[in-house]
Amino acid sequence: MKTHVHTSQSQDDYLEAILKITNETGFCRSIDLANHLGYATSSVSIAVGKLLKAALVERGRAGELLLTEAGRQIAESVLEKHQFFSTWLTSIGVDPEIAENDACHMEHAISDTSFDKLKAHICQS
Amino acid sequence: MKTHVHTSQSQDDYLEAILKITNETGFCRSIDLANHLGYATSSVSIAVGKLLKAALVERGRAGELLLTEAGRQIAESVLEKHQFFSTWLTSIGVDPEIAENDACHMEHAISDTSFDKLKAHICQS
DNA sequence: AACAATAGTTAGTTTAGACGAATTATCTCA
DNA sequence: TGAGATAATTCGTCTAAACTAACTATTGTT
Repeated sequence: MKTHVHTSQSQDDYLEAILKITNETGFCRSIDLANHLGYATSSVSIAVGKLLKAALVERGRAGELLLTEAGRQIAESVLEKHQFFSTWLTSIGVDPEIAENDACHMEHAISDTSFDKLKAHICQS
Repeated sequence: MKTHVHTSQSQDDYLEAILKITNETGFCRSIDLANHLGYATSSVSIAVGKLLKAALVERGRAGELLLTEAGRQIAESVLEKHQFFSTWLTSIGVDPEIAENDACHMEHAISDTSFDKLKAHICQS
């Protein structure tokens, strides 16, 4: 419900990927991001530079990427929306692969406000 | 359920606006698009040129913008999604202004496949 | 028919975000 | 420790989509 700093859809994708990769493997380097997102390392390098500048990400002692508090809030919000939409669309009969793909887009499209209402509404039906 | 030609989010917005304006006033010129979308007429001119080239739009005798069959299908699909999300979010307690705004984004995020399932699911609950 | 108002186009600029190629830096291990 | 592998960065390019400013074309009124 916090008001986030303005981030682009692309930046949100990077933050979400950092969170996911870190959750899965314990750490996240630029190369992991590049593999996960299917981007060139040069693109990741530039994008990470912007996230560092925006204080959404910082570098750990070993050079790994760490989410700052602000970055983590965004990442968790996006990831939660993603998981919600993926699961929910699947539950109403959408092919899981399509649901997963749509979730990648819908995670960026819904506001926190609407998402909260939606969760509440779905959970009690 | 048809497989549309590939269009960008921006192009979909133009097509949707042409449909909406035409429905409301009977015709649509570039200037009407510019006013509706809040863009400079130069931007509209370029964008319309691309839609003409893609055969999603054509010019009527008086120079007005007309949707081709392909353009109309996209426009109607997007507009239907917009109206659905706007109405539905409002109905579950989201502030109408926020619902309207979210609908502008969600209309681009959901596939026809998921949207059909969603409509079916919502309508019978 | 002329002229002002309205509409549309063209040209050049900007920004975001991707790319590949080339370079630099860092690891790892024999 | 030094060489090859791996990772990261820098540089220049591309595209989409917006912008402003300047220009052209069309309309419509007297």
